[in-house]
Amino acid sequence: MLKEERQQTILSEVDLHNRILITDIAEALDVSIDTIRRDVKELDAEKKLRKVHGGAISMGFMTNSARNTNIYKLADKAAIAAKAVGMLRDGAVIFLDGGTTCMELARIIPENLNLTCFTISLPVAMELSHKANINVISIGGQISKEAQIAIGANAIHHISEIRFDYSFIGTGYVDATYGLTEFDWDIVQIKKAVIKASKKTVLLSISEKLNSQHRYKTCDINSINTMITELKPDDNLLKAFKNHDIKIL
Amino acid sequence: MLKEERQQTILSEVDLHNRILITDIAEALDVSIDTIRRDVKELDAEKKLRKVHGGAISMGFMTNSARNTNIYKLADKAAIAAKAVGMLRDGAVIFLDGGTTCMELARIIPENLNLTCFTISLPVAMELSHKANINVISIGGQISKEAQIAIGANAIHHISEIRFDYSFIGTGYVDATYGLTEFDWDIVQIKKAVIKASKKTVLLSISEKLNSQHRYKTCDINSINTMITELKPDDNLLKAFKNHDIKIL
DNA sequence: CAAAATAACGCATATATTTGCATGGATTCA
DNA sequence: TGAATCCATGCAAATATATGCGTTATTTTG
Repeated sequence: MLKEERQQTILSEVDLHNRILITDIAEALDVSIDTIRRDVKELDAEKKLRKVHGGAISMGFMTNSARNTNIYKLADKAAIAAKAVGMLRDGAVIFLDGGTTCMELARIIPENLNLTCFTISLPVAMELSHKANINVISIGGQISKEAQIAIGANAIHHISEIRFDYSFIGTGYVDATYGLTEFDWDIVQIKKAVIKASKKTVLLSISEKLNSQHRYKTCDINSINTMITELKPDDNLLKAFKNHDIKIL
Repeated sequence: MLKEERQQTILSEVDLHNRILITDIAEALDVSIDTIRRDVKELDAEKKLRKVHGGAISMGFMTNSARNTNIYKLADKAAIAAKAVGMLRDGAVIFLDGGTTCMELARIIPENLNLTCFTISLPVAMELSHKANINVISIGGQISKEAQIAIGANAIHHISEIRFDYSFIGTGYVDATYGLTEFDWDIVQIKKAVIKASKKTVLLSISEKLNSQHRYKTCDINSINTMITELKPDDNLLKAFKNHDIKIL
């Protein structure tokens, strides 16, 4: 049997069953395990599959279409995410909200960090699922079509049964006196539940959202323990928040 | 024997068998291995075949199974999805499994259909969330990194509290006598729960998976109410399944 | 037609690739 | 943590490849 032929067979098996065991294939093709190992290594280098301990898995499952390229103020959001990632410690149990800023945070969480991440966001869950050392738990529920997050009583109930070390949340609007507000009532309910379930709540928000408000209130500004914007902590825009007991990064 | 004549023979052999060994051809045509080697080199330069170590491989064979961008056997899976979508009725409460075939079904569900769709798959949930008239409910749980689906006790418990009109599931392996089997124990548990929670279970499987089996058993073939493959219902390959009480589409 | 030019072929030799095995280190799982 | 499994690496044997060269067709050309 030709090497090429063998590799094609391996690819077919991976495509068909999504995953294979090195030993299974070696036995099926009647060649040594080493050979299959080398084949899989090559195919992995060619990005035709992904080698994992003991076998290989299909790329098709891993390719995420969730990575949107045109995110508003991505640079600012990346700066916020960079600050936020510095708060993460091995072994922490955290919650990640939906939204592009949290998505950015999810994206840059280091591979080697051991975390348990809960999230209501489908894209965030997909992004995190690519990281080897992160235990991802999605909170189920009715899916909000706009935000692609789980909402509703079920999700809220679930959240109420957990205790997060840190929760990283976004908000639609934030104001020093009126607190965090939203356009959407369902989302407010979810965020209330998250804040209640968190030892520490971290708000991620670009400065553009500062001093804005809307109809439904999530919480007072005091309910937030840490606020992260893309600005330097001593920026004038943040002065109004300094009076409160909030750590500003 | 003319050079041209020889090369034609090589090409037809490659087309017929998808692959050849240099040594085989040399022996068959009774010329030196060097000559065949040179011939193959030329034909490779003309892109009439692909030279590999030890032999040559048909171009068709290559492009057929080594696509890295597309989903394996997408055409077949689309055919299956098309049959499955015909079973959907307004107002139904259904379950959609993970996997590329179910993903394909999710993709082609019509916009105007009113459905309540439960799913454990993050990509499927995201796909469905784009459809206006579909109420998407994700079942939460620990996320399996390979399959990007929720697994574990929590997900299973959730599923047990629902009653689906129809569940559309895939399987790793299926055999008329051994039933549905999987590579992964966790996934078997989820599927068992789904089948138990469904009034009718519909298996989506490309014919390539027929008559294959693996370590862990999901259910007997009788637990399936409807089986959909890309084949015509009267295909010979499906004969073994006709003895059972299964509707074949 | 015949000589020259060109191409094809096979052989020998040096180089490269593939493969299985052995060893020691890493990873996983109970 | 310890046993089992998996992985990386080096090595040697087998096999495949490239190349030069001499011999033998085949074609060209005067």
